[in-house]
Amino acid sequence: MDSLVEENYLKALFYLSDGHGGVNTNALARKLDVKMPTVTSMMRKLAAKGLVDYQKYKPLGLTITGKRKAATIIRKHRLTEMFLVEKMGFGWEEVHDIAEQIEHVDSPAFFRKMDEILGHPLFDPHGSPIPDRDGKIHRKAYRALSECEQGDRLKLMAVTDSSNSFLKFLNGKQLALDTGIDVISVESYDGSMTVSYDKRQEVFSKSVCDKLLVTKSGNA
Amino acid sequence: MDSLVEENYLKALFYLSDGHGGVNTNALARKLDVKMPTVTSMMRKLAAKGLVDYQKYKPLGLTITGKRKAATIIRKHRLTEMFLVEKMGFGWEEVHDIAEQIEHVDSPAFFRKMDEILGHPLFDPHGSPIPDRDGKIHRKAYRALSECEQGDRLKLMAVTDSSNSFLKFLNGKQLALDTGIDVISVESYDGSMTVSYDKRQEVFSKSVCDKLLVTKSGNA
DNA sequence: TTAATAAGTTAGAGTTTTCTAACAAAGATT
DNA sequence: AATCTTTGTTAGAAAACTCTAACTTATTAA
Repeated sequence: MDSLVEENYLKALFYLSDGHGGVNTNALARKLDVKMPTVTSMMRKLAAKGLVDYQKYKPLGLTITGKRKAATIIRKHRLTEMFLVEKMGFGWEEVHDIAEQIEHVDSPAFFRKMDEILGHPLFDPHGSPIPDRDGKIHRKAYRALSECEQGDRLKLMAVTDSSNSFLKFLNGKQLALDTGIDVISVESYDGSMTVSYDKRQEVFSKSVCDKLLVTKSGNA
Repeated sequence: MDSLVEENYLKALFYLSDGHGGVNTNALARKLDVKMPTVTSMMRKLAAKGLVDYQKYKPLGLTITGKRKAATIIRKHRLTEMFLVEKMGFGWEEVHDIAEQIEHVDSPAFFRKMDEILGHPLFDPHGSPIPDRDGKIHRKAYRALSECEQGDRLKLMAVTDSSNSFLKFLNGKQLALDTGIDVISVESYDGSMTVSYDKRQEVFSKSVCDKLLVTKSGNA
């Protein structure tokens, strides 16, 4: 059994090492809002448990076991978010903090039931993939809206920023997952884009477009 | 904010002082599976927070504030149990351990939503009353089956033992909450009772009948 | 009512997770 | 290459919760 604190370290390591291999002590400390020595001592502990690869002054990484454990926690988090939105009527901007707590519940039966009730979903309400029970993640190749061009017809699949403020911003713009988006024009000066969806037309800054992940759905 | 551990002390104190006023350090230690000195030091801490009345060598009790906090936790526990049974399809013998964890989730919105979805239930799946948001408990005057007489027509409203083994026993006997029960005869020698329900006839020992709470529903 | 037993407390220590202060290694800059 | 800065580590200590051992108060029983 791992403590709640240990679970949070695994999760943070998993997110930070997504794609690019090694993680800095520094980055991990910032992410978890603790000081560096705290991270170092926890790394030694998790290394002793066989969950983390740790060598002095080298970048940090999860072992296979650690990765599988982290994915399980993330699976529980994302299933919970999905359940809260789909079955309890929460808005997608409200569910993160609740899921952050429920993800630590120790009850395979509980999450198995959620999964069943939801019909074994592959993505959470923010469009992020839900790892399967073995910790495998089935990624889709999404692209950032900011990489798309005038005339592209797209569909919003995920966001890379699940902060409250960003999700509220999207809600304010009536922009939900699965919405079809057409790129009207791209301002080459600052990368901002004019797009239309649901009979609306909006201008999004580059920093917003970076955070919106889309798939192509044919050309105009 | 109280820690998870503190919450468990409040809850245990609440249960043990139900009705009869004061609680022993000893009983509380046994209930929480800790040693007596651990209880003493926690009592001093909770007293400093104004949640417990503590005087050396005197019986323990909750303050008004402590009682309200405890009731809130119990409310969250019982709402969760109800939700797991009614909305997720769990059996009532499976839900206690899960609720024991979810009761500590800090999110008024989450439990408000549960309450709404359940239609503001007054009793949990074991028949225990659910405190309202102010910590008030609306008790019903149930009687133990063992206090009833031959010919009584009753309805099972609650059980006083929510242990896994007892609930499994009841499941095995196909005896669920809200089941109508007729008392066929009472064995005066040992207090065991012959009862019928749902076209079944069963003999229950006195110790079982003590744990089944019923209301009258007219005479035979 | 005095001795024996049970219940409760104090003192001191261990574990987990965190911190600050001081030091060491790596990487960047001239 | 020598220095400066950033990054990472060690050492030692604090808070929360728990323990054991030793002591005190309360209760029971002779």
